[in-house]
Amino acid sequence: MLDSRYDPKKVEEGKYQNWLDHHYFECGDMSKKPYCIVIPPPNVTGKLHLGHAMDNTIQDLLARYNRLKGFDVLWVPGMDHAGIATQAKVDERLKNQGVSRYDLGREKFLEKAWEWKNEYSDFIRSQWAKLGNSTDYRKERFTLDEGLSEAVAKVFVTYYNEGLIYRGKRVINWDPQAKTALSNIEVIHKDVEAYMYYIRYKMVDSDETFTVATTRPETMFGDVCIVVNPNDEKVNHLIGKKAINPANGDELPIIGDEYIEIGFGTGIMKCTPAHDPNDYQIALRHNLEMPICMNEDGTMNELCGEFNGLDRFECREKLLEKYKAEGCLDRMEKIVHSVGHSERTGVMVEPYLSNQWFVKMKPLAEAVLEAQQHEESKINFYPKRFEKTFTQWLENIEDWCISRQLWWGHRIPVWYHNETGEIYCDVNPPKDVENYHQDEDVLDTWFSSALWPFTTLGWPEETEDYKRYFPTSCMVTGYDIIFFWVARMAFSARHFCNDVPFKDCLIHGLIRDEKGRKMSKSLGNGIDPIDLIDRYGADALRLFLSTNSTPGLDMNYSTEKMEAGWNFINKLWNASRYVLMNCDETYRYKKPEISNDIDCWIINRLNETIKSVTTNLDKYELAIAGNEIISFVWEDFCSMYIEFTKSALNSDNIELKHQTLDTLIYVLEAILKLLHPFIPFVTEEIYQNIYDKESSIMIETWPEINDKIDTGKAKNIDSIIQIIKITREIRNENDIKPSKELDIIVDGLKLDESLSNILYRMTKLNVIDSTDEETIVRPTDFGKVSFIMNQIVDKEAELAKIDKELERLASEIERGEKMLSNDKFISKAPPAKVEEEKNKLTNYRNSYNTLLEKKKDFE
RNA sequence: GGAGACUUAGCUCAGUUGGGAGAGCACCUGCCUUACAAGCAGGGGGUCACAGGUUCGAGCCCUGUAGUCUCCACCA
Repeated sequence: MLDSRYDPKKVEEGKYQNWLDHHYFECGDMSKKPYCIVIPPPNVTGKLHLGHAMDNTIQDLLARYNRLKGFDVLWVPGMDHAGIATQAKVDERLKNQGVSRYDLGREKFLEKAWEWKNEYSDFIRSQWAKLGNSTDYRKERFTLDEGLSEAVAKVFVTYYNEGLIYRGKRVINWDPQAKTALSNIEVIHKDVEAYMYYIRYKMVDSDETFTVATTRPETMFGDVCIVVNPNDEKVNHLIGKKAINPANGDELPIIGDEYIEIGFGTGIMKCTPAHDPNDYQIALRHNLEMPICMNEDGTMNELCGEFNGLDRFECREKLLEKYKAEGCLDRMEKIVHSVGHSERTGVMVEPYLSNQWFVKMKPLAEAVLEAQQHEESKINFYPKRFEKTFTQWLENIEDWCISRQLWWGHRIPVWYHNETGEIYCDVNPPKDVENYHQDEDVLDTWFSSALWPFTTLGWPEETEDYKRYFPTSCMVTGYDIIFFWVARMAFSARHFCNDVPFKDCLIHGLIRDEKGRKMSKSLGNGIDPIDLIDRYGADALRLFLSTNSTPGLDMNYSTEKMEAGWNFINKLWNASRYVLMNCDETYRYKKPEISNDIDCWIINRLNETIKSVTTNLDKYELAIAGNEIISFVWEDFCSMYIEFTKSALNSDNIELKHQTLDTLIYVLEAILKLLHPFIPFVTEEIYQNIYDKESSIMIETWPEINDKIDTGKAKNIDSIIQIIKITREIRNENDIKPSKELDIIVDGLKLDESLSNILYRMTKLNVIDSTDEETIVRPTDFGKVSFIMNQIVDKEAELAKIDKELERLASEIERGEKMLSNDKFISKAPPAKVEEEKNKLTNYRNSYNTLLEKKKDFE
């Protein structure tokens, strides 16, 4: 017997281990069709947050749904080494212990990083278990695993040999804290308040001066020239002359380049090739020097004279003081401008000239764009609009900087000859490795993540898993990493597997706090999913996460909705309790023979629900599907059907009782299966209470439609429900106690004994054939019901009610008549719609006449 | 500058091929009815941001306006 109150802790305890023990999450039934999802690997930087919980809930829901539908489901778990992010965490931990990574050296540092990884991966696995993730742990992968690392090297070497990877000097985004390059999308632009400094330059051989604006005066030690537009009449006379750099007294040639926009600012720009990507392009065109004036950690270098060794921002202040003193700071202006910050360390990114490895993106992107044009070779995005986000980025793509000056990651498989400097690029080191040294850098984390859907399945080996499960069925991820990840998986799979990495891509939004703000550490508004599980249970959390959002839109966390989720599960729990407490020892479940009206009705409603839930789940409309089941359970099954069954279960008719129990269990079981993908723990618990502890809903099959029912009988119950609702309304309006019996006459509906019993049971109604008493009347779809008036007090109120209703019906009739007398409506609207309107009009007219007649009676 | 999303009940949000606006919470009334009082029954409450247009018919399609937000690209 179940307790009267649903207790998630009790329900969930031991379930996950039991599923693992029975190998229910494991794939490999070759008699079934494959279905595969690969998890977006969480970073091993910390614990999972609510966003992961949502992402994982959706995937688990799809996995469990497809398992019930008879697919051989493989959901691959795994984690990401998360280069910069993890290295930063380990650095921080070391710093707290008073050690720097340079003290340790590369080898020792990596040991520490692996320790960190093992610690957090254990934690993450425990979170997966709490959420109920049905992943196949035999297949778990980590991006730095041996196999995956080999695949990464192979990919690098292949690109290199194909000329798709090159090494070059470029102005890249430099993170001075992590001391590494970043790719464009790892830079977050934020509006910050700053000053625009207008600095006065003197000419070398005249007294003429001009001003140049800059936000970063400290980079002036790297200036090589002054640039103006040769077509700018105002300033082009300067071309060929020289000016003095106020920072260091160097003579700067003034050159012409059409990059300078005429009329913008002073029309004169300083050129710092090593510290600005646009300046770098100008320097390339004019074959200029590219001096670097900063160190890797953001301090100034020996080019900066007295400022050597100062931090870049300190240098800026000091330099400005100097300018003020010398009178060459013309003015400064407060501005708000957008400045790049490192996604991981948060520090201001410095555009910085350095030697890096790049992937040539154009050909790779074009292959994806081409494939995306054909139905059979495209990725289907849900919702569709994200396909545009994806393709537009690929259309405007720039080369991808893949080298990172870190230790934690896949080391670049390139060796340089100690003497000749000759490059050796291969999966394995050169034979005479003692004559070479390996590139110090590692690859961008996303370089390995880009291969995730196929390397996890064993690629580049032609493994059984790869052959069977690739391309995968569906990728579930947030819109925030379409560029980082989805696009990169797409071109990697296209290039190396000549296929899509996944057929469908389901994009969800982000989860925000109750006020709609992004959850972040600085705001301290993050919510730990484990806290929620402890308070409400994993099922309530999953239900909340899966039924409260529209695909692709953000969702706010809501305590109210968490509670509503718990309430629903408690409702389901108690409905099950009702069913189970009525099963005594004499009862043996068998598939029900549906013959009576109420059973036909509930099965009919169940059929409709199964149909709708299935189509919506197939379209990834999880919220619609979930709410459909919830409303079926609450409204139809609990509020109506269970109440209907009470008279049968309380009767002495054993056969009727057993028949009703059969139907109750049949419907409950279907409900449990429909809900299992959403709330796996509690559905398993109830299922095992119906059958036995050794059974499992996980190896059940998705409910099917029962077409052996009499829909005419189901319709009778719709009529009964109408009478019940009308009666309740009348009772409430006239303040008649539910326990007080009422006599009614029902026209237009044949009521046999069992239907009359239901009416009595539900509303204490005695059905009589006729009366001489005065009555009040309510029209219905099938005819009318008349209540014996002397039991009901307020005649005046009733008359007012009738008048109000007549008025409403009159306007409905007017609307219907207007519509149906419109020739265009008749000719253009679908015939079914016209028919529907005709029926409605007839009904309204009947109701109107019924009430009008009644009103005359009263008067 | 480019792209996209959002604006519906007091609050948070659903509303998928255009055919009479829904849920949860809150509010009001009445109920301990033998599964559930974290429950049951009933009720009030919306010119679907605004203005046009297409259509027999628009919350839904088109155009524009206003406000909110996100992403991308950024000129010293």
